[in-house]
Amino acid sequence: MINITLPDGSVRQYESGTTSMQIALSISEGLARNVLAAEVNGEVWDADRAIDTDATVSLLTWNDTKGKATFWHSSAHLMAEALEALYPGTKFGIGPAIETGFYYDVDFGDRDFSSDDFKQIETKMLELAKTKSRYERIPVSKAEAETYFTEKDDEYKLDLIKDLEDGYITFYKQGNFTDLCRGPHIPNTGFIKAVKLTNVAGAYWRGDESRKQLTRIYGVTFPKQSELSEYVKMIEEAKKRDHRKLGKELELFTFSEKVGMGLPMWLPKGAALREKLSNFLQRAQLKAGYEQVITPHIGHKNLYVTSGHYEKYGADSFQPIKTPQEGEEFLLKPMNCPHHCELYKFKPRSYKDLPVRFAEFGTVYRYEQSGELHGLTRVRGFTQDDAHLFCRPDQVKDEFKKVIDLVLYVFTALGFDDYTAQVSLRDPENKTKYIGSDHNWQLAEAAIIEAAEEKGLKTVVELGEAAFYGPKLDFMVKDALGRKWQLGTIQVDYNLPERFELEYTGSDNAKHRPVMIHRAPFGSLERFIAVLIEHCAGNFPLWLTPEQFIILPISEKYEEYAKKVLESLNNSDIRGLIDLRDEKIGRKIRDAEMKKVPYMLIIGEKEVADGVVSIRKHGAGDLGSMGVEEFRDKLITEITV
RNA sequence: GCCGAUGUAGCUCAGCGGUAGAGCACUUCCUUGGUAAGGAAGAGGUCAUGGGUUCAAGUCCCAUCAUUGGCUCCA
Repeated sequence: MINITLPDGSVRQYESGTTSMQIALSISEGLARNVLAAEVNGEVWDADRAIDTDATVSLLTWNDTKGKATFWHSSAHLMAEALEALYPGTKFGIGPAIETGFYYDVDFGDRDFSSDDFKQIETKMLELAKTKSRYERIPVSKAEAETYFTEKDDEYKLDLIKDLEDGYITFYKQGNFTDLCRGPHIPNTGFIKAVKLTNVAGAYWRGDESRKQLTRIYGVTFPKQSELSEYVKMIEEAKKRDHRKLGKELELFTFSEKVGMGLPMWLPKGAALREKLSNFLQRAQLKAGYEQVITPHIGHKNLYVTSGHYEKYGADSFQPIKTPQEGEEFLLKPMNCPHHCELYKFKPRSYKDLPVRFAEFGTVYRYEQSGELHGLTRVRGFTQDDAHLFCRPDQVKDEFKKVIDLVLYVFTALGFDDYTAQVSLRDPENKTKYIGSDHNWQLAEAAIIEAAEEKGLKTVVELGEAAFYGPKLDFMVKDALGRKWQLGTIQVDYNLPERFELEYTGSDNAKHRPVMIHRAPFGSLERFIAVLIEHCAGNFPLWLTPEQFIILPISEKYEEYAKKVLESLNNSDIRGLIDLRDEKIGRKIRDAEMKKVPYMLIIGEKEVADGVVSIRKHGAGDLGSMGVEEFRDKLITEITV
């Protein structure tokens, strides 16, 4: 007999060789019907794999992330089976589960493939799913594995096998399809009830540009048809909220081929929104002891040679511009920190002056590969809400915690309440990628980890994700549709102060080196606004909306009164317009609704007579009438929360 | 940068070998209308750019540019 510990802490006894499925059955039949796999001593196993020692077991269903991953990975095998049945001779690379769904990299040889073929594959997959074929785990020797795929002439699988250790290799077979696979898998294909292939793309074998490009087919599957419908609805909603579409419709920003790709231009309404956003942060920063600075858009090449960025990124950047006479080289600034270091050096600093906090909405330019540009989220020119904090080593952790507070304040004010913090550390295997001493790295990494811990942040640690000059803490927010975005960042840097030979005089009257913290709560205004647009579907918080109200006179007879109302409402905090077009009120309301204007003020005979305005709220309808003063107070209260 | 898709009026799109289409927006006129589209008329395009095939090219082929889905990259 063996002891099985379940997630609730209870221990049950089973015969050795019991499977997770049998354990599930012993609990309830309903549970057994939904079990996809099981986590056995921290490792995900097939539900029908025999357990022969004491173990901690948690049964995985569709509601567990790991259950979903198993489901999708098994779906990748099902797709492969369909592909092999439909297109004999297809060779297979890898087919993992991803955050939503799965993909399989395949080599069709000379065959053309496009999304037009999806329908056929989906149909075949569903047909194969109905056979309820078991996913059978078959341990094989390395030699057997090689023989099988040599016969199949699949060089990709052979390439994978090469790196595997004999004795730990398994095949999985369902129906007529056998694949090299570590597993685990769901019990049988019958669990897969709904299938949708989403897109095709090229992907290099093992992500290596010098190797052959395979066709990557993405798909997603569900245990219920209704879940697929929900998923499709979610995709449609995401399309509706796409910031590129809304940016155009709401006249926020635009791009021009003539100006250059990846260089966003802000239209009046977008500029107004952006202005409000930066003023908001600037106020918060002034309160937190930051000082605003301004630096030029270009910097001498030597500045970046000193900072180390030239060596690291020089070749992949916009190339230097030269002065015509002397041939001096200047670079468009790709970041603000070197400029700020020079500002720090303006005068000798005492330990009493620290921390010094320089903030700047600095526009920077980076050469991004053309294929990488995307709306406002990936551009070649953008404005960072940048600041650099120069502090004593003993202040680092405290400063770091203050920055965390500021970032969270910003997120909360803008309605992002679901976030996690990612601690990005050095890749311990590959230290040559980074600059700076081991000692400093250890100090910095410890400071970040402790600060995050003391602030009680929900964190994940990622090795190898650090910047080349220091570790960082990145904030990932989840938007209204549950999509994850990386926004704010805080980075500790012991390197630049070294390179720029920054100093302060300590209480011991000796020279010391300050530590630098880079931080940007928004990251970049462009990216942040893009995420904000999608998060709120273009319905911005009232205080950010470029046009907070619009006055809609019922006919031109009330134009004069409407103008008077506008005059008494417009001030530096509230802005609105009048719709004076020769249109009926229904039309004016419709257009204002489409433009997502928060408040519509309707003015007709009644309102003029009573000296009031009739209020209609976007998305909510008629609110009745009120005096102009009353409405103004209401707006002001609402924007100053 | 690499692979695939796309590029027709300000916007959304139809047309896919035989002399350019729709809806919305725009202009003018009529209408002065009470909570999500009042009516009529008009104007607007070297069909991304450059080559080629053809009696004839938005329509087929090639190249370039841009957009886009991925890959790789991201100070």
